[in-house]
Amino acid sequence: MGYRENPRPGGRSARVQAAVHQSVRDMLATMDRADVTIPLIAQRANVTPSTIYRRWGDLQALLADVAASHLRPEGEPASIGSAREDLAAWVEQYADEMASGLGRQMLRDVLAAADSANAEKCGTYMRCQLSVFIARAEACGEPFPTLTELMDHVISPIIYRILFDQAPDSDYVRGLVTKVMPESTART
Amino acid sequence: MGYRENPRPGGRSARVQAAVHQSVRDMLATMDRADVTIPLIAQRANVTPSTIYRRWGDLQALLADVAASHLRPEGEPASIGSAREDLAAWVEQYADEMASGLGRQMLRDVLAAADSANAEKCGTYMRCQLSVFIARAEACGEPFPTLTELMDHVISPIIYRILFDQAPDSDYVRGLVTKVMPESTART
DNA sequence: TCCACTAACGCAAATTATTTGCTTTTATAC
DNA sequence: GTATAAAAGCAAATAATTTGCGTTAGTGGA
Repeated sequence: MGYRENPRPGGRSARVQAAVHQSVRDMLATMDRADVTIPLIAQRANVTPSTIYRRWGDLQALLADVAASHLRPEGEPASIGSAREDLAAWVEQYADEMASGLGRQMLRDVLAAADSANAEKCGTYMRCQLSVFIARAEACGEPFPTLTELMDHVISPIIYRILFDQAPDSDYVRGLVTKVMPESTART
Repeated sequence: MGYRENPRPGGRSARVQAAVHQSVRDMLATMDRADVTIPLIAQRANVTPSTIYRRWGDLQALLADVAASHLRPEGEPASIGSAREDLAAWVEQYADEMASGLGRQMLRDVLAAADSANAEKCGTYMRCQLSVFIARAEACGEPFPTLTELMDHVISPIIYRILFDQAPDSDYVRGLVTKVMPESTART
Protein backbone atom coordinates (compact mmCIF):
# COMPACT_ATOMS: atom_id res chain seq x y z
CA MET A 1 0.00 0.00 0.00
CA GLY A 2 2.94 2.37 0.46
CA TYR A 3 5.54 3.49 -2.05
CA ARG A 4 9.08 2.32 -1.42
CA GLU A 5 11.74 4.95 -1.01
CA ASN A 6 14.10 3.29 -3.44
CA PRO A 7 12.32 1.24 -6.09
CA ARG A 8 14.12 -1.83 -7.31
CA PRO A 9 16.17 -0.86 -10.36
CA GLY A 10 14.77 -2.03 -13.67
CA GLY A 11 11.26 -2.41 -12.37
CA ARG A 12 8.26 -0.52 -13.64
CA SER A 13 8.28 1.76 -10.66
CA ALA A 14 11.86 2.78 -11.36
CA ARG A 15 11.05 3.50 -15.01
CA VAL A 16 8.16 5.73 -14.02
CA GLN A 17 10.33 7.58 -11.55
CA ALA A 18 13.04 8.12 -14.14
CA ALA A 19 10.57 9.31 -16.75
CA VAL A 20 8.95 11.76 -14.36
CA HIS A 21 12.27 13.11 -13.12
CA GLN A 22 13.48 13.55 -16.67
CA SER A 23 10.28 15.28 -17.62
CA VAL A 24 10.63 17.68 -14.71
CA ARG A 25 14.26 18.46 -15.52
CA ASP A 26 13.41 19.15 -19.15
CA MET A 27 10.58 21.43 -18.24
CA LEU A 28 12.51 23.36 -15.61
CA ALA A 29 15.28 23.93 -18.12
CA THR A 30 13.07 25.17 -20.90
CA MET A 31 10.01 26.85 -19.50
CA ASP A 32 8.88 29.22 -16.83
CA ARG A 33 8.55 27.56 -13.46
CA ALA A 34 5.02 28.89 -13.01
CA ASP A 35 3.91 26.85 -16.03
CA VAL A 36 5.27 23.57 -14.70
CA THR A 37 2.22 21.65 -13.51
CA ILE A 38 1.66 18.04 -12.58
CA PRO A 39 -0.72 17.31 -15.46
CA LEU A 40 1.90 18.63 -17.90
CA ILE A 41 4.72 16.69 -16.30
CA ALA A 42 2.57 13.57 -16.43
CA GLN A 43 1.79 14.07 -20.09
CA ARG A 44 5.47 14.42 -21.00
CA ALA A 45 6.37 11.38 -18.97
CA ASN A 46 3.55 9.31 -20.48
CA VAL A 47 2.06 8.75 -17.11
CA THR A 48 -1.28 9.52 -15.49
CA PRO A 49 -1.43 12.54 -13.18
CA SER A 50 -2.89 10.41 -10.43
CA THR A 51 0.26 8.33 -10.49
CA ILE A 52 2.28 11.40 -9.61
CA TYR A 53 -0.15 12.59 -7.00
CA ARG A 54 -0.18 9.24 -5.29
CA ARG A 55 3.54 8.82 -5.36
CA TRP A 56 4.80 12.29 -4.53
CA GLY A 57 1.77 14.04 -3.10
CA ASP A 58 2.15 17.47 -4.67
CA LEU A 59 4.29 19.53 -6.98
CA GLN A 60 6.52 20.87 -4.22
CA ALA A 61 7.38 17.40 -3.01
CA LEU A 62 8.18 16.27 -6.53
CA LEU A 63 10.35 19.30 -7.24
CA ALA A 64 12.15 18.79 -3.94
CA ASP A 65 12.82 15.17 -4.85
CA VAL A 66 14.18 16.09 -8.26
CA ALA A 67 16.31 18.88 -6.84
CA ALA A 68 17.75 16.69 -4.09
CA SER A 69 18.67 13.96 -6.52
CA HIS A 70 20.40 16.54 -8.69
CA LEU A 71 22.24 17.85 -5.67
CA ARG A 72 23.59 14.41 -4.82
CA PRO A 73 27.32 14.33 -5.55
CA GLU A 74 28.20 12.16 -8.51
CA GLY A 75 31.71 11.23 -7.53
CA GLU A 76 34.70 12.19 -5.44
CA PRO A 77 35.88 15.75 -5.84
CA ALA A 78 38.94 16.17 -8.02
CA SER A 79 42.37 15.77 -6.47
CA ILE A 80 44.83 18.04 -8.23
CA GLY A 81 47.02 19.62 -5.62
CA SER A 82 47.00 20.03 -1.85
CA ALA A 83 43.81 19.40 0.07
CA ARG A 84 43.57 23.12 0.62
CA GLU A 85 43.74 23.90 -3.08
CA ASP A 86 41.36 21.11 -3.99
CA LEU A 87 38.89 22.35 -1.43
CA ALA A 88 39.13 25.93 -2.65
CA ALA A 89 38.47 24.89 -6.23
CA TRP A 90 35.59 22.62 -5.27
CA VAL A 91 33.91 25.20 -3.06
CA GLU A 92 34.26 27.86 -5.70
CA GLN A 93 32.57 25.70 -8.28
CA TYR A 94 29.88 24.71 -5.82
CA ALA A 95 29.16 28.34 -4.99
CA ASP A 96 28.91 29.22 -8.66
CA GLU A 97 26.50 26.43 -9.35
CA MET A 98 24.27 27.22 -6.40
CA ALA A 99 24.27 30.93 -7.13
CA SER A 100 23.06 30.41 -10.69
CA GLY A 101 19.37 30.72 -11.43
CA LEU A 102 18.87 26.99 -11.59
CA GLY A 103 20.96 26.26 -8.52
CA ARG A 104 19.08 28.81 -6.52
CA GLN A 105 15.81 27.30 -7.62
CA MET A 106 16.95 23.86 -6.58
CA LEU A 107 17.80 25.12 -3.13
CA ARG A 108 14.40 26.71 -2.86
CA ASP A 109 12.60 23.62 -4.08
CA VAL A 110 14.39 21.49 -1.55
CA LEU A 111 13.52 23.89 1.25
CA ALA A 112 9.96 24.59 0.19
CA ALA A 113 8.73 21.03 0.59
CA ALA A 114 6.58 20.26 3.61
CA ASP A 115 8.85 17.34 4.43
CA SER A 116 12.36 18.36 5.47
CA ALA A 117 13.84 15.00 4.55
CA ASN A 118 15.24 16.24 1.26
CA ALA A 119 16.82 19.29 2.85
CA GLU A 120 18.53 17.11 5.42
CA LYS A 121 19.72 14.83 2.66
CA CYS A 122 21.47 17.81 1.07
CA GLY A 123 23.17 18.67 4.34
CA THR A 124 24.40 15.09 4.56
CA TYR A 125 25.70 15.12 1.00
CA MET A 126 27.66 18.25 1.81
CA ARG A 127 29.25 16.80 4.93
CA CYS A 128 30.22 13.68 3.00
CA GLN A 129 31.97 15.68 0.34
CA LEU A 130 33.83 17.83 2.80
CA SER A 131 34.89 14.74 4.74
CA VAL A 132 36.78 13.59 1.68
CA PHE A 133 38.99 16.65 1.79
CA ILE A 134 39.52 16.26 5.51
CA ALA A 135 40.55 12.63 5.08
CA ARG A 136 43.00 13.53 2.33
CA ALA A 137 44.55 16.27 4.42
CA GLU A 138 44.89 13.93 7.34
CA ALA A 139 46.50 11.30 5.18
CA CYS A 140 49.11 13.87 4.07
CA GLY A 141 49.58 15.34 7.51
CA GLU A 142 48.37 18.65 6.10
CA PRO A 143 46.81 20.94 8.72
CA PHE A 144 43.12 21.34 7.98
CA PRO A 145 39.92 22.72 9.48
CA THR A 146 37.35 20.45 11.10
CA LEU A 147 34.09 19.51 9.44
CA THR A 148 32.19 21.85 11.72
CA GLU A 149 34.48 24.73 10.90
CA LEU A 150 34.02 24.17 7.19
CA MET A 151 30.25 23.88 7.48
CA ASP A 152 29.91 26.91 9.73
CA HIS A 153 32.39 29.29 8.21
CA VAL A 154 32.49 28.39 4.53
CA ILE A 155 29.33 26.63 3.41
CA SER A 156 26.82 28.37 5.67
CA PRO A 157 27.79 31.92 4.70
CA ILE A 158 27.68 31.00 1.02
CA ILE A 159 24.25 29.44 1.24
CA TYR A 160 22.90 32.20 3.43
CA ARG A 161 23.94 34.83 0.92
CA ILE A 162 22.45 32.94 -1.97
CA LEU A 163 19.15 32.56 -0.16
CA PHE A 164 18.74 35.90 1.60
CA ASP A 165 21.10 38.25 -0.15
CA GLN A 166 23.06 38.65 -3.31
CA ALA A 167 25.06 35.81 -4.81
CA PRO A 168 28.59 35.69 -3.40
CA ASP A 169 31.41 36.38 -5.85
CA SER A 170 34.61 34.37 -6.29
CA ASP A 171 36.80 36.68 -4.23
CA TYR A 172 34.48 36.41 -1.30
CA VAL A 173 34.36 32.62 -1.50
CA ARG A 174 38.14 32.35 -1.75
CA GLY A 175 38.38 34.63 1.27
CA LEU A 176 36.18 32.33 3.31
CA VAL A 177 38.35 29.34 2.52
CA THR A 178 41.52 31.25 3.29
CA LYS A 179 40.24 32.47 6.62
CA VAL A 180 39.14 29.06 7.80
CA MET A 181 42.53 27.49 7.18
CA PRO A 182 44.56 26.91 10.34
CA GLU A 183 47.95 28.50 10.99
CA SER A 184 47.55 30.97 8.20
CA THR A 185 48.32 28.59 5.41
CA ALA A 186 46.89 31.55 3.54
CA ARG A 187 48.03 32.54 0.10
CA THR A 188 46.45 35.05 -2.26
CA MET B 1 -4.41 48.48 -12.60
CA GLY B 2 -1.61 47.36 -10.30
CA TYR B 3 -1.66 46.86 -6.56
CA ARG B 4 0.40 49.29 -4.52
CA GLU B 5 3.08 47.79 -2.31
CA ASN B 6 2.00 49.77 0.72
CA PRO B 7 -1.68 50.61 0.69
CA ARG B 8 -2.66 53.90 2.25
CA PRO B 9 -3.45 53.26 5.90
CA GLY B 10 -7.13 53.34 6.81
CA GLY B 11 -8.28 52.64 3.27
CA ARG B 12 -10.29 49.65 2.20
CA SER B 13 -7.25 48.01 0.70
CA ALA B 14 -5.38 48.21 4.00
CA ARG B 15 -8.31 46.70 5.85
CA VAL B 16 -8.45 43.77 3.45
CA GLN B 17 -4.73 43.20 3.80
CA ALA B 18 -4.94 43.23 7.58
CA ALA B 19 -7.90 40.86 7.61
CA VAL B 20 -6.20 38.41 5.28
CA HIS B 21 -2.93 38.50 7.18
CA GLN B 22 -4.76 37.93 10.44
CA SER B 23 -6.69 35.09 8.94
CA VAL B 24 -3.50 33.44 7.74
CA ARG B 25 -1.79 33.83 11.11
CA ASP B 26 -4.76 32.32 12.91
CA MET B 27 -4.92 29.39 10.58
CA LEU B 28 -1.20 28.67 10.66
CA ALA B 29 -1.31 28.69 14.45
CA THR B 30 -4.25 26.34 14.77
CA MET B 31 -4.36 23.96 11.85
CA ASP B 32 -2.19 21.80 9.71
CA ARG B 33 -0.42 23.75 7.02
CA ALA B 34 -1.63 21.41 4.30
CA ASP B 35 -5.21 22.43 5.06
CA VAL B 36 -4.54 26.14 4.70
CA THR B 37 -6.03 27.07 1.35
CA ILE B 38 -6.87 30.37 -0.27
CA PRO B 39 -10.63 29.76 -0.33
CA LEU B 40 -10.52 29.05 3.42
CA ILE B 41 -8.38 32.08 4.18
CA ALA B 42 -10.76 34.19 2.12
CA GLN B 43 -13.77 32.89 3.98
CA ARG B 44 -12.25 33.69 7.38
CA ALA B 45 -11.24 37.14 6.26
CA ASN B 46 -14.67 37.86 4.78
CA VAL B 47 -13.20 38.40 1.40
CA THR B 48 -13.60 36.78 -2.01
CA PRO B 49 -10.95 34.29 -3.10
CA SER B 50 -10.43 36.21 -6.31
CA THR B 51 -9.39 39.22 -4.28
CA ILE B 52 -6.54 37.22 -2.80
CA TYR B 53 -5.56 35.69 -6.11
CA ARG B 54 -5.44 39.05 -7.80
CA ARG B 55 -3.53 40.71 -5.04
CA TRP B 56 -0.98 38.06 -4.05
CA GLY B 57 -1.04 35.62 -6.95
CA ASP B 58 -0.85 32.34 -5.09
CA LEU B 59 -0.66 30.80 -1.66
CA GLN B 60 3.13 30.75 -1.54
CA ALA B 61 3.35 34.45 -2.23
CA LEU B 62 0.78 35.22 0.43
CA LEU B 63 2.50 33.02 3.01
CA ALA B 64 5.83 34.63 2.18
CA ASP B 65 4.31 38.06 2.66
CA VAL B 66 2.83 37.13 6.02
CA ALA B 67 6.04 35.46 7.17
CA ALA B 68 8.20 38.41 6.14
CA SER B 69 5.98 40.86 7.94
CA HIS B 70 6.18 38.70 11.04
CA LEU B 71 9.95 38.57 10.72
CA ARG B 72 10.21 42.35 10.64
CA PRO B 73 11.76 43.54 13.90
CA GLU B 74 9.31 45.39 16.12
CA GLY B 75 11.74 47.53 18.02
CA GLU B 76 15.34 47.97 19.07
CA PRO B 77 16.87 44.98 20.79
CA ALA B 78 17.08 45.26 24.59
CA SER B 79 20.07 47.00 26.10
CA ILE B 80 20.88 45.43 29.46
CA GLY B 81 24.62 45.07 29.69
CA SER B 82 27.58 45.29 27.37
CA ALA B 83 27.04 45.14 23.61
CA ARG B 84 28.52 41.67 23.69
CA GLU B 85 26.09 40.43 26.30
CA ASP B 86 23.13 42.08 24.62
CA LEU B 87 24.07 40.51 21.34
CA ALA B 88 24.47 37.07 22.87
CA ALA B 89 21.05 37.27 24.48
CA TRP B 90 19.41 38.58 21.34
CA VAL B 91 20.97 35.97 19.07
CA GLU B 92 20.04 33.20 21.42
CA GLN B 93 16.44 34.26 21.45
CA TYR B 94 16.44 34.67 17.70
CA ALA B 95 17.85 31.18 17.21
CA ASP B 96 15.24 29.71 19.50
CA GLU B 97 12.43 31.40 17.67
CA MET B 98 13.65 30.40 14.23
CA ALA B 99 14.32 26.84 15.29
CA SER B 100 10.78 26.35 16.56
CA GLY B 101 8.25 24.74 14.29
CA LEU B 102 6.60 28.02 13.43
CA GLY B 103 9.87 29.88 12.94
CA ARG B 104 11.16 27.20 10.65
CA GLN B 105 7.98 27.34 8.64
CA MET B 106 8.26 31.09 8.30
CA LEU B 107 11.77 30.75 6.94
CA ARG B 108 10.57 28.16 4.46
CA ASP B 109 7.61 30.26 3.38
CA VAL B 110 9.82 33.24 2.79
CA LEU B 111 12.24 31.17 0.72
CA ALA B 112 9.64 29.16 -1.17
CA ALA B 113 8.07 32.12 -2.92
CA ALA B 114 8.86 32.61 -6.59
CA ASP B 115 9.79 36.21 -5.89
CA SER B 116 12.91 36.59 -3.75
CA ALA B 117 11.93 40.06 -2.57
CA ASN B 118 10.67 38.84 0.78
CA ALA B 119 13.77 36.79 1.45
CA GLU B 120 15.98 39.79 0.75
CA LYS B 121 13.81 41.86 3.05
CA CYS B 122 14.59 39.43 5.84
CA GLY B 123 18.30 39.71 5.18
CA THR B 124 17.99 43.45 5.41
CA TYR B 125 16.05 43.29 8.67
CA MET B 126 18.80 41.16 10.13
CA ARG B 127 21.57 43.53 9.11
CA CYS B 128 19.64 46.45 10.58
CA GLN B 129 19.27 44.74 13.92
CA LEU B 130 22.91 43.75 14.10
CA SER B 131 23.95 47.27 13.18
CA VAL B 132 22.34 48.48 16.36
CA PHE B 133 24.69 46.37 18.47
CA ILE B 134 27.66 47.50 16.44
CA ALA B 135 26.72 51.15 16.90
CA ARG B 136 26.34 50.68 20.65
CA ALA B 137 29.70 48.98 20.93
CA GLU B 138 31.34 51.70 18.94
CA ALA B 139 29.73 54.36 21.13
CA CYS B 140 31.23 52.67 24.21
CA GLY B 141 34.58 51.98 22.63
CA GLU B 142 33.92 48.27 23.11
CA PRO B 143 35.77 46.04 20.63
CA PHE B 144 33.24 44.33 18.38
CA PRO B 145 32.99 42.23 15.23
CA THR B 146 32.03 43.77 11.91
CA LEU B 147 28.62 43.32 10.35
CA THR B 148 30.06 40.88 7.84
CA GLU B 149 31.68 38.80 10.55
CA LEU B 150 28.43 38.60 12.47
CA MET B 151 26.42 37.67 9.39
CA ASP B 152 28.93 35.08 8.18
CA HIS B 153 29.97 33.45 11.41
CA VAL B 154 26.96 33.75 13.67
CA ILE B 155 23.74 34.17 11.72
CA SER B 156 24.59 32.07 8.67
CA PRO B 157 25.58 28.93 10.58
CA ILE B 158 22.44 29.17 12.70
CA ILE B 159 20.14 29.52 9.72
CA TYR B 160 21.94 26.86 7.74
CA ARG B 161 21.52 24.36 10.54
CA ILE B 162 17.86 25.18 10.95
CA LEU B 163 17.22 24.72 7.26
CA PHE B 164 19.44 21.76 6.36
CA ASP B 165 20.24 20.07 9.62
CA GLN B 166 19.08 19.82 13.18
CA ALA B 167 18.13 22.89 15.18
CA PRO B 168 21.15 24.40 16.92
CA ASP B 169 21.12 24.31 20.73
CA SER B 170 21.94 27.15 23.11
CA ASP B 171 25.48 26.08 23.82
CA TYR B 172 26.31 26.02 20.17
CA VAL B 173 24.84 29.47 19.61
CA ARG B 174 26.70 30.92 22.56
CA GLY B 175 29.88 29.37 21.21
CA LEU B 176 29.42 31.09 17.87
CA VAL B 177 29.05 34.47 19.54
CA THR B 178 32.07 33.85 21.74
CA LYS B 179 34.26 32.82 18.85
CA VAL B 180 33.41 35.81 16.72
CA MET B 181 34.34 38.30 19.42
CA PRO B 182 37.69 40.00 18.83
CA GLU B 183 40.64 39.73 21.22
CA SER B 184 39.09 36.84 23.11
CA THR B 185 36.65 38.88 25.10
CA ALA B 186 35.41 35.37 25.64
CA ARG B 187 33.74 34.25 28.81
CA THR B 188 31.85 30.98 29.19
C1' DT C 1 -20.12 69.86 -1.85
C1' DC C 2 -20.46 67.38 -5.78
C1' DC C 3 -18.58 64.97 -9.62
C1' DA C 4 -15.31 62.35 -12.28
C1' DC C 5 -11.77 58.97 -11.98
C1' DT C 6 -9.61 54.71 -10.93
C1' DA C 7 -7.75 51.12 -7.93
C1' DA C 8 -9.53 47.42 -5.71
C1' DC C 9 -13.39 44.43 -4.62
C1' DG C 10 -17.47 41.08 -5.42
C1' DC C 11 -19.83 37.76 -8.18
C1' DA C 12 -20.27 33.92 -11.12
C1' DA C 13 -19.04 31.20 -15.06
C1' DA C 14 -15.28 28.72 -17.20
C1' DT C 15 -11.20 26.35 -16.71
C1' DT C 16 -7.83 23.59 -14.54
C1' DA C 17 -5.92 20.91 -10.88
C1' DT C 18 -6.55 17.42 -7.26
C1' DT C 19 -8.68 13.51 -5.01
C1' DT C 20 -10.59 9.05 -4.93
C1' DG C 21 -12.82 4.44 -5.82
C1' DC C 22 -12.21 0.81 -8.63
C1' DT C 23 -9.82 -1.98 -12.18
C1' DT C 24 -5.78 -3.66 -14.42
C1' DT C 25 -0.94 -4.44 -14.93
C1' DT C 26 3.58 -6.25 -13.54
C1' DA C 27 7.33 -7.59 -10.73
C1' DT C 28 8.48 -11.02 -7.16
C1' DA C 29 8.38 -15.03 -4.32
C1' DC C 30 6.72 -19.50 -3.75
C1' DG D 1 3.08 -21.39 -13.41
C1' DT D 2 0.37 -19.20 -9.91
C1' DA D 3 -0.52 -16.25 -5.96
C1' DT D 4 0.38 -11.83 -3.99
C1' DA D 5 0.86 -7.08 -3.43
C1' DA D 6 2.73 -2.79 -4.96
C1' DA D 7 2.03 0.44 -8.21
C1' DA D 8 -0.26 2.12 -12.47
C1' DG D 9 -4.47 3.42 -15.33
C1' DC D 10 -9.06 5.30 -15.85
C1' DA D 11 -12.83 8.25 -14.94
C1' DA D 12 -16.05 10.58 -11.98
C1' DA D 13 -16.32 13.83 -8.22
C1' DT D 14 -14.51 17.61 -5.85
C1' DA D 15 -11.80 21.65 -5.13
C1' DA D 16 -8.90 25.38 -6.57
C1' DT D 17 -7.76 28.96 -9.93
C1' DT D 18 -8.67 32.22 -13.60
C1' DT D 19 -11.25 35.65 -15.82
C1' DG D 20 -14.83 38.96 -17.61
C1' DC D 21 -17.77 42.25 -16.05
C1' DG D 22 -20.33 45.06 -12.89
C1' DT D 23 -19.99 47.62 -8.30
C1' DT D 24 -17.93 50.09 -4.48
C1' DA D 25 -15.06 53.33 -2.18
C1' DG D 26 -11.31 56.34 -1.66
C1' DT D 27 -9.00 60.56 -4.16
C1' DG D 28 -8.52 64.80 -6.26
C1' DG D 29 -10.32 68.68 -8.84
C1' DA D 30 -13.88 72.14 -9.82
